[in-house]
Amino acid sequence: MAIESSQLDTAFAALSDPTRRAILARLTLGEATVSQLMQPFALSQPAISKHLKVLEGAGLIETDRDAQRRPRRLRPEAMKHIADWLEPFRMLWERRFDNLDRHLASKMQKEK
Amino acid sequence: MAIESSQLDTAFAALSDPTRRAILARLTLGEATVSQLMQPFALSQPAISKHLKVLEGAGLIETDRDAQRRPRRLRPEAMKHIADWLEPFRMLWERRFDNLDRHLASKMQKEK
DNA sequence: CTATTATATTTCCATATAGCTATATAGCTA
DNA sequence: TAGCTATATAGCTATATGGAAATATAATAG
Repeated sequence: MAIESSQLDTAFAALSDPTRRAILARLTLGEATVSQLMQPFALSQPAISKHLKVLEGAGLIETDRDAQRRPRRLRPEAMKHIADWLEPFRMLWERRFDNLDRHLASKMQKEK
Repeated sequence: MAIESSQLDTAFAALSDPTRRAILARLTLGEATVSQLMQPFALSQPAISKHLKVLEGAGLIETDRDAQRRPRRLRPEAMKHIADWLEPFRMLWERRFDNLDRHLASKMQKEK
């Protein structure tokens, strides 16, 4: 285990659960309360609250306040942080030429 | 827990570990053997092999074969899959206007 | 003040994961 | 063949995680 758990660790971990990804997708439509976020799932309310806590711990959402409701909203900057980490890999999947080059290079290597 | 563990589940889970992210970063430079991949880490060889298994299970890398060596290489398509999932969120972090709009909208809402 | 609504926290259980050490397997090389 | 190198697998431990049920807290309504 790493000494320090970076923001990326917790963010990626948070995204590894389909319920949490669905919650984030729902929040792209705007703020939503816990009750609203629960609705699509066959999960208990505490389970949803736990997921929300994970998402908030990862910095992916934040909590608002409206009477006894605690609406959540996205923090897109955190998503950007993740996208930024992926950026160096982009050229590897976008450039057909590079893939071809690598293929040919390894072929040549095998043929000594 | 979800019934089916999607490719995204395992991919995000794989990315949640800093050792594995470092391994992927190393692999952007090209194929590397287990011994080479171990080198930067204070981890046992089995620990690295386990990480590689996780990465391969997530479809993020694949294994080649060279005598008794088992060089790993990236599968950038899997990374693209992840980037694709992030895409719908991009406008939320890129467009200042949208953020401003949301801010104003929630302000107006509070003022009934 | 009491009841109701919305959400959070606690406790418990089952499973997953990261790490280690020890051992096994695969492929060379002499 | 024996021995070396590279890697994988097994077995174990400690910790983390997802879920449920029960309970607690917060805020509003009457």
